[in-house]
Amino acid sequence: MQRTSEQKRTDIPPGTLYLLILKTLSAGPLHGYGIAQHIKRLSEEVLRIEEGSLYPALQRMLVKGWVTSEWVQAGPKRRARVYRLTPLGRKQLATEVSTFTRAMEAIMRVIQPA
Amino acid sequence: MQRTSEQKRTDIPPGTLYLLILKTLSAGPLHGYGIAQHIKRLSEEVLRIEEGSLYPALQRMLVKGWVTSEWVQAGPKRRARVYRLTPLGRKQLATEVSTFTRAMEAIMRVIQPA
DNA sequence: GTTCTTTGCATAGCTAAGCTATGCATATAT
DNA sequence: ATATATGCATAGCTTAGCTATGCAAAGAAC
Repeated sequence: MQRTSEQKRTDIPPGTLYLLILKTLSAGPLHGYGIAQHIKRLSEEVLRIEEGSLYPALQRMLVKGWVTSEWVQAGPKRRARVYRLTPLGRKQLATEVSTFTRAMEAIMRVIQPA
Repeated sequence: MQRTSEQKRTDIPPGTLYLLILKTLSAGPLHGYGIAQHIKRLSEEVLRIEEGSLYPALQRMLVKGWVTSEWVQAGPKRRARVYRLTPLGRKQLATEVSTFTRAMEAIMRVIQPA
């Protein structure tokens, strides 16, 4: 499947996926699909998380203890896996926000010298 | 060698290395060591490029045609490899700046919803 | 004058992480 | 009926940054 790019699109910048997911979950528990939709909507369609990125990332986050998950019914015959931020995940979010901000400011100093 | 982190330090965010190097070279030709110093200085010591990241990246940039290089004398018995931006590299810089800016704005919308 | 730090280049091997492609299944709209 | 949206998941690929290591000249410190 070629990246058609008939429309300009930005995949998520490497290293920011955890940050985006953690921030999304900080507003309340959500399932995978909902997380992707939320990020797409808030970013005004700029950031699109591929499923092949999202689900493995959520697995890793479970292992790291940043989130927990439980299956819920999403219809008579549908299940959805809802993820919930743990206290450790909330701490991680704070760290990632601060690291991200610091790094972005540094990059701006390089690419836009005063 | 452990990352001692007695002092907070931010390694470069993945995906931004080309951008940083291209921007640095846009001010004029420079050798590898000088590129790293320039980025460290402008970022106020926040961004530190490891040699194991820098030199391979420069090799890839040569292959991509974004830079050319030539050996110069840097002392009676010293050589330094100076890199120079090509027109293609300049185009790439513009692309990377715009992609980066667009993505960062999108991320800010997610992590700081209005 | 020897040792430490800085300047300078480079590679091998590891690992993290995102992507493409694929598969499965239900629900809704056309 | 069939296409689109909702929903989860994995295998395999590739990129790219990092650690560790090696070499070597120049300057500073003692």
